[in-house]
Amino acid sequence: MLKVVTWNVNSINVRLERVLAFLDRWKPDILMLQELKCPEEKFPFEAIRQAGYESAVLGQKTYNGVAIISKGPLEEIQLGMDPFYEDVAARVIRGKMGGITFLCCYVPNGQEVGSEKFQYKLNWFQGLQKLVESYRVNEEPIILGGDFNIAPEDRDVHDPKSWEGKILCSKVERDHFSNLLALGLSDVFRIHHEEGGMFSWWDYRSFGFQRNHGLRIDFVLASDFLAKLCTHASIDREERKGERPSDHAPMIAEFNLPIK
DNA sequence: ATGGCTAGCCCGGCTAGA
Repeated sequence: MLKVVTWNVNSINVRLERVLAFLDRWKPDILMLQELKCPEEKFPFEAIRQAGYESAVLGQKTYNGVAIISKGPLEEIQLGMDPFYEDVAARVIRGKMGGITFLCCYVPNGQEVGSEKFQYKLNWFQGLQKLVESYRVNEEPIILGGDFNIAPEDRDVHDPKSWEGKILCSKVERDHFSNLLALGLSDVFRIHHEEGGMFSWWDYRSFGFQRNHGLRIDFVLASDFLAKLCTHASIDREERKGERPSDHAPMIAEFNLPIK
């Protein structure tokens, strides 16, 4: 059984105790993290090692930052999307384990449709698409996890009317996302859940979580043939409760595969 | 139309997130 998780922790140092407790509770093989908000030299490698995990980290001061936490050593670690997109921000890290490629990404937010940051988001996403195209997705197992900052369908949005055409929900962003899936990837959560109201992010403000004012923007995407082996997919809402939660909850996926 | 919370930065009010 292969268990893979993606989680935007919104600061690894604030969330460290939660991450360690999560590793103990779920015992994932792979945990992809986004928004570390710390440079590599301040990443808590040792605490995570003592929990029995290795860390591959692309850090950045203040903003962004991604990591892949793994039970076994990750091989062929690569930072960023070069040569498909040259980004000053720390948003992509990838590596292999047991013959499977794991790609962890933190897609830019985009701020507002039509803004400069929105254009950056679209350009960045096309770079991601080119990176994915460089793999033989339909023949080799690839698992892409992360915060995509796109709610692909209205059922992924708590109030589709008020979000219509807005950032994270605009047609052009949704088209980009479906183009990515069309390369041969499946959103494994939707294999196991058809209903709306299932979110991975809730606004900190105005009791967003208590009112379930959320969006589903965090995904585990897998090669279609691999997705057929997905036996479980869920969002751990418990992690959005209690003292000082991230505004995102972890997304968990299990595959009926031996892991070396 | 705006702010609402949270985190980081370097110490009070910004930027950024989504």
